[in-house]
Amino acid sequence: MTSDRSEPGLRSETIRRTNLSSIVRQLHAAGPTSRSGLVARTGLTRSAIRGLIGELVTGGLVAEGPALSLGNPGRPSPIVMVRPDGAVVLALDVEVDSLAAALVGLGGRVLEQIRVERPRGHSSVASIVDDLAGLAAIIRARRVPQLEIVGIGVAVAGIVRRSDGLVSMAPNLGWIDQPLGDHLLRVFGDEVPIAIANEADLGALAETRRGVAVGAANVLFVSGEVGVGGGLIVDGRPFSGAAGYGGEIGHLPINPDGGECTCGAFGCWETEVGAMRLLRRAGRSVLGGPAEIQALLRDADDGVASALAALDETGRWLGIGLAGLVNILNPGLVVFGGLFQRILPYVAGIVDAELDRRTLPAPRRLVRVVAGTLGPEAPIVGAAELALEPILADPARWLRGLDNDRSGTAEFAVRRVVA
Amino acid sequence: MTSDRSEPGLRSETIRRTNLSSIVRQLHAAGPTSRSGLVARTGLTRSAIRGLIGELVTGGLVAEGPALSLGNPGRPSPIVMVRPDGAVVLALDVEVDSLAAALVGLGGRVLEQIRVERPRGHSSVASIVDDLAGLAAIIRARRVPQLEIVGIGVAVAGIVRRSDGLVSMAPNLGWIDQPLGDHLLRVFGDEVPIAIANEADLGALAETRRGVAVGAANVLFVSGEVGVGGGLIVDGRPFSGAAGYGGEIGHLPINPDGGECTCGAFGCWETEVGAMRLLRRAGRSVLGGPAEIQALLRDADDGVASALAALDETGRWLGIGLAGLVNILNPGLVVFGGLFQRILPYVAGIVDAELDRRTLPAPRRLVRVVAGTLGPEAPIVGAAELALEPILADPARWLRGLDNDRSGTAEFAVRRVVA
DNA sequence: CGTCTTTTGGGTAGGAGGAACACAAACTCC
DNA sequence: GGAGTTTGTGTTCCTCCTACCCAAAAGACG
Repeated sequence: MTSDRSEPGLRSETIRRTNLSSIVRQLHAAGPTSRSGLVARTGLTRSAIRGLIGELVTGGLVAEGPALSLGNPGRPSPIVMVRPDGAVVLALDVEVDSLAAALVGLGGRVLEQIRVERPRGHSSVASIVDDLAGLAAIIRARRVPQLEIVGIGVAVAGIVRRSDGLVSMAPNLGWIDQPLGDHLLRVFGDEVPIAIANEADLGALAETRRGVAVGAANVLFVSGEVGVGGGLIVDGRPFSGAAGYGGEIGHLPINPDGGECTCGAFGCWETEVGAMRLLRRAGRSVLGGPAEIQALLRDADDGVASALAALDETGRWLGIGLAGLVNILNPGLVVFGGLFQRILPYVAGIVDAELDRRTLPAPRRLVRVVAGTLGPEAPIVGAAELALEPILADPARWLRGLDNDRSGTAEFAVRRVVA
Repeated sequence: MTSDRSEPGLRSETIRRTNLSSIVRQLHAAGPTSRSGLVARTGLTRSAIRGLIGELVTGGLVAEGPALSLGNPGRPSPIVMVRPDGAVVLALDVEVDSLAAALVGLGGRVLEQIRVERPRGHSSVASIVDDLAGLAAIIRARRVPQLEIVGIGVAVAGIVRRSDGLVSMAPNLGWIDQPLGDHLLRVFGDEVPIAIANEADLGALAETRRGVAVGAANVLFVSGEVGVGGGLIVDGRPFSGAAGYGGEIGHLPINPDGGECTCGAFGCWETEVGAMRLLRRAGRSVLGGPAEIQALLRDADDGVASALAALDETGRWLGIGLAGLVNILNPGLVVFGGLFQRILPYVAGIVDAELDRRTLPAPRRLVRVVAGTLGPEAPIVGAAELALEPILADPARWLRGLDNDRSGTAEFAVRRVVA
């Protein structure tokens, strides 16, 4: 339709959209901020801030609280905060062992949440999407009057195409080339944008916005469970490659003589550091799931040699692969999620030692390895952040009582109308 | 000084800066464009474009040519082009085997160029910078009257800190923690911004702006010589990690049983695919340099078994490592530079085969592997692009006859004044 | 060859939006 | 309680793009 614009020109309205977005982003990320704080943050004048805040308050996205004095001289500045019910999104999470749904408001407040265990194994996309719809209905019913949902974000333990939510591969769900996006459209309709992404990519986003990595610009999130996923934040923004397939660090070839991977190749990193290999190294049932891991860590606490040796070996391979990733990506922070988060205390020493040995000095000095703070909720928190992204990017569209045109919110959205 | 602004607010002037930048970027990247073409590209109105072009013409950055009619009905639109002498930068290149300097104008026109062989081996930073100054003087003297230089870009075969041009490590130059930026400031002064980056990062930029990868948004440039460097373009922008150390793909751990690398670790990718290993595999002198490689390729053309086998084995390892990188980074295009560019015809088959076997299906379908087109000049072309970046980002500062404040062009610049 | 249609440049009026400035309000400090 | 400081309020001004009208320059057509 429109000739592709290499460099979109800016018009006068763009500037207001951007400034509204700056304010809402700030409030969303850092919580309530005084009006004068916003002036300092944005560099705009008090007059401009006043006008912008006024528009947001009128539209119901933010609220102004009383001015509280901090003991400084000068007139106190009123506190501005987002209204959690100003914009509410539905976050969904498809994990290997569980399904979850949550209602999350602007500012990151979790209003309602539900998680159910799921038998490990293969289920059809249709049945899982129906289960998700059931969970969504349950949490929506808890709120009367019902909240209007302005977006849906979905985390899934598989490789997802950004443009339409096709799940190219999800070995632990048994999916290959399954149109998750289409099924979600069928069940949830196309009234609001639906965004789907890989759980590790969303875990990275979550830890950067709400977890240990707040404030860090370049973050590598390494999430281990049955498979190993990775998410990368570059200059504060999620990196996902040309089609959304980026971050599949589990399939880094690290041991050409290694065992076969679920992806069909040999010697992938995840064959060395995945949960199953850890359990096998410790002489435990590889199908035990989280409970078996728990038992292994208890053994380690008790000093059982086989458990400690298994953790050591896994930690060594973790360090080797991580060294390569640090050399390539030069992150300021590496965040361990999932299984890796739980075993970090047991393997931190050996991981550091391998990093010392194998990472180039310059990136080595810069990087820190820490455990995530969001635990198993990281993906769904990230899914909520993803769903909120359109509101953060252009708050004016979500102001109430204005003639809002919400079409074209497609940046993160599954296609809404087939053209 | 200024409180750090998380989200900089936009003012009215920002929009003009951005629009001027859009136009100059378009003309720089795509060459002469009709005025109406710019209207289509940017989405701005004819009136706005007229005003912007007028300002750029007055300032001497661009020129308007005669309107040429293409056989379409309607009034012909004048052609707008950058003036190569409108803004000239000095590009420098410190390679293992050579030093080079070039004067490059806006639009990418190389006005003058010189390259001299350099004995492989270790030289002090001071002497190399003095040599560069000599080359710069030679090419500057070729132009009378002398062109004013508005920026300096430097490509170096080592790991560079973006903030100040400290070369953390350059094994093939024998440098460790050498303050290249300081020496350049000593010789070239601090009148114009100096930007320093790794040769492979700049090769990636060059191939994306001027080579095979024009138009591609996500590009992985893989450059092999003695060492192996990588450069990544994400959404059209160079990716360089938290401190500029990103892209060191040569030090991906790939073979646990591999040999020792110049970085001190074992089994790095570059120990398997570097020039020396290739020569050793073919039974040739590892210190022969480019000539020896040339002889090896001639042998391969003649069907010499040892040469073909050496190329095959190198190609196999190339494919293995590349598979991991494709899984992690999901590029749309992989560009081979340097040695790899020359051997690609000999190893394309086996590289593809390894990619087929080891890359996940989704990213595999998306990626193409091609040879670069800029050859050994890629790094210096990238250095020029880097030096031109401040002009592209804010052309208004470089308009002549206006009260321009060029301070604060520090995004890519070595620190100019110690605060 | 003149007229019509199409596309584009030129010029002016208008609108959107932030900056600058003056003033008032609210707080601390002495 | 007055001085000093910080911040909200309101008005005016400046910047920059859009909208619109007209003229110019090309092809199309009789």
